[in-house]
Amino acid sequence: MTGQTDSVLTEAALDTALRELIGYSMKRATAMVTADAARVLEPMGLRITTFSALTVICNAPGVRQTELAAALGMERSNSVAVIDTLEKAHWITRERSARDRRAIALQPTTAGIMRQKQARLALLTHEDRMFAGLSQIERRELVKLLSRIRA
Amino acid sequence: MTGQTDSVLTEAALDTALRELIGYSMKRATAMVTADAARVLEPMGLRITTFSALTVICNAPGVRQTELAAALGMERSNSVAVIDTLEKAHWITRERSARDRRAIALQPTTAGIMRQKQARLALLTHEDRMFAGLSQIERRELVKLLSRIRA
DNA sequence: TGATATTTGTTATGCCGTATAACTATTATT
DNA sequence: AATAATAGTTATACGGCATAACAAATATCA
Repeated sequence: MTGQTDSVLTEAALDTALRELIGYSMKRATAMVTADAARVLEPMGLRITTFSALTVICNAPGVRQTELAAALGMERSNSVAVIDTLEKAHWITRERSARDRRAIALQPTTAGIMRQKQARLALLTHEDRMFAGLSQIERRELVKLLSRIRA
Repeated sequence: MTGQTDSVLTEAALDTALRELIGYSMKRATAMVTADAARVLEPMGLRITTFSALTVICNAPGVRQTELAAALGMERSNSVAVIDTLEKAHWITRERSARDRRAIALQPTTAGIMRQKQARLALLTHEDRMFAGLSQIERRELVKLLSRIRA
């Protein structure tokens, strides 16, 4: 006995009606990918947010917290805890800016740079597995289409 | 004075390095789209989750809570509050199944069906605005690419 | 048939991401 | 010099999501 036939539609993925909404497909697919990414990062002591922040800091040493938050599309206030985490792990340092003593310049440490490289490779490997069904061209096409969505 | 040149990379979107990760682009784009969808639904007393559940129930009347949760990729436990909300708004009813008294069949009310249709149209309209930069073919292409991502 | 396992809906709880308001120290404006 | 704006910070709250535990009902199988 397979059970469940209270419903009218005997089969056919129950969320078919939702699939006409692009946002729904995006959300489901993204949930899969990010959950996977989180799993990859976790053993390295990173979360998606902290990895993203670390990456920006490694690629733009001296960046300010406000710039960082804006780059990642997060609130300044929420970036504080993320940066705290990175600092406590000794992957970055906070340095008060000389010419604007309100601002703080974020600098990656050697350990931070190493950890970022390691995590980046792990993520690339994992994405390669996750997007194995898509060719390189299709992956680029996907990213390109996503980049053309505008609020 | 434009300010900020503590950083080395003078310009060039601070998150460029993250853009090599497809998941990052997916997450940012999805955040935009879902935030927008939430804004559309809010005046109708719906959130994305409740709208999704209502839609499934309207398209598969009699569906069980467990089936619903599975269809939406959420935990059974988390579906309870969502269904509570829909029930309190009188958009659905819970009916104990006769042949399995553990199970509950979810039925949409007339008001629920109307609200779903209204919300669906509002979302379609809004998606049309949000994906205006993509042709119909490109939108289908995007969804198709997303559907081919596998865990 | 009767003991045991499984399933359904449910409650409780906690974590993460996110949003807003308010505060301070500092800098910019006028 | 007075006022406004900005950078970082704290506190707080909400929504999404995950896990564990439980009662009631059903399924399994010795």
